[in-house]
Amino acid sequence: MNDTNASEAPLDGPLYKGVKRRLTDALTRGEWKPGAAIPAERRLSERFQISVGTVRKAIDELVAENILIRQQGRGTFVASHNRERELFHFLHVVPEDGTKQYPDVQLQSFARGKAGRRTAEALRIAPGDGVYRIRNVLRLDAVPVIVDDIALPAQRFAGLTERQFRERRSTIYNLYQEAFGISVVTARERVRALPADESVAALLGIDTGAALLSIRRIALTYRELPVEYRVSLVNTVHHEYWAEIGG
Amino acid sequence: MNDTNASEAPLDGPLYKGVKRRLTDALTRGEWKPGAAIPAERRLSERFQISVGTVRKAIDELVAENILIRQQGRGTFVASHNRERELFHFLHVVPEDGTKQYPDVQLQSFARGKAGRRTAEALRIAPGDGVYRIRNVLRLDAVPVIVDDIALPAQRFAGLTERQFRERRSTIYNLYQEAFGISVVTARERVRALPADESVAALLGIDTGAALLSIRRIALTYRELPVEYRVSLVNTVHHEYWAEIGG
DNA sequence: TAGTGGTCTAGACCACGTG
DNA sequence: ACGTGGTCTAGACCACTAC
Repeated sequence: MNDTNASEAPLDGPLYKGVKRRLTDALTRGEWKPGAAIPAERRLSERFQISVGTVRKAIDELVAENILIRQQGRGTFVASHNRERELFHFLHVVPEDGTKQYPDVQLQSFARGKAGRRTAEALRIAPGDGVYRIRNVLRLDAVPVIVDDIALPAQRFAGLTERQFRERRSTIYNLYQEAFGISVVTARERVRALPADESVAALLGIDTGAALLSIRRIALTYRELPVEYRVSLVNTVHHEYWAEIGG
Repeated sequence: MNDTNASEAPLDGPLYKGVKRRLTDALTRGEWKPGAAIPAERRLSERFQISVGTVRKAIDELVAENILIRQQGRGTFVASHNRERELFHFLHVVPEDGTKQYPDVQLQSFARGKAGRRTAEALRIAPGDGVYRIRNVLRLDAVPVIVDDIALPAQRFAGLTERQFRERRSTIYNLYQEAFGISVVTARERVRALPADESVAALLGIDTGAALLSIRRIALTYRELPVEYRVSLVNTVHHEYWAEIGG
């Protein structure tokens, strides 16, 4: 942690981009833990031998990307995955009346298997590479609304156990972060409508063939590295998926 | 255009927020047209009697909101709605293979009516207020994929004619901008899955009851003012809705 | 009181687009 | 050659948090 300005020199391009790079490098190495404060701007400017304004510009971008969080008078902190953040940042399925609830997650199955073509492509691994497959049912307001099928690359989640999943106390992304040092910072989603198959219909208590929302999510960590592939099937009779464009 | 620093003084809060306010005021008044350049940063700083850095900070935020566009060496421009921008900014339905196409829009119907409860709420007008109702069918790659039902508040779109809609040369949002000075800058969307009814199934060439994506969009201009309510029904057999979270 | 981020300044110099 | 936005500096002062 003392030697953040080690590593090679990214001489080209603006100075602040290099600073941003060094900061995300340090984050990737786990030098500063989620929830902890990074050094003060004045200290970083001394350490890097540059002006505070340049440090601020680098931090500005990381704040805009929801990787760091500024708090006036307190410091700048590494974003962490807690219930609050999940609710307002990564869970885009909401009741139609708008009142948000914490989901109740029930583990349905846990297995280790091999990546198929589609999963391999999403996770940028080779077909046949090891993956963990988890199925969860999410209840909102005590009603089962979402079935999540999650695929995780075994290489990055070495030693993951069903127990960890079943006994985790916070969110799933918090588990990735705490147990494997993997911080999800971005997600790309593709949404379509399709009819419910029998097994999902049973879990959600709806008719086979009813219209369901399918959300295919690729979750990424720093540097656009994919760490999770997730297919969510959502009963949208009383819930909706929301998105904001621009603004 | 010479007197941008007129109007009342928003003394509280940071200076740059006041500058941002004065800039969006000028945009709302139509002082600078879409596609045109706003005055250079140095000129604005002289006009407002503040430093360039503060002007830049105000412009920074407007650029982040896709309201202004900076181009090094050329100037700073008011964002305009053209085909390119629609494609990469407001049209979130894409073929599953990822290759984007310009949609071919066919006007199905145009009428003037009164706002129902739902439309009135979305547009923040009173139930019973006048609205224009437009139905379009969008073809992607010559195949009908989307049915759009658009509601526009008659008060803001006074004198809108079917002819304008039928003969417009660029995008629909470009029409709002050119003919009514209304710039859509944000959209909030709610997505769900539902079965196709007969009339839509016929337009899209699918079976009644097939699973469709329903996108309810409220489009907003500067200052969060709603200007369009749109319900899109999408056949997602070969197309998807995409969204990005964070990053 | 001490330390943090937030705002604002005044200026130098660079990179880019245009004529 | 000129005007534009982009980067970087060095410093002052304010607003907020914590002790």
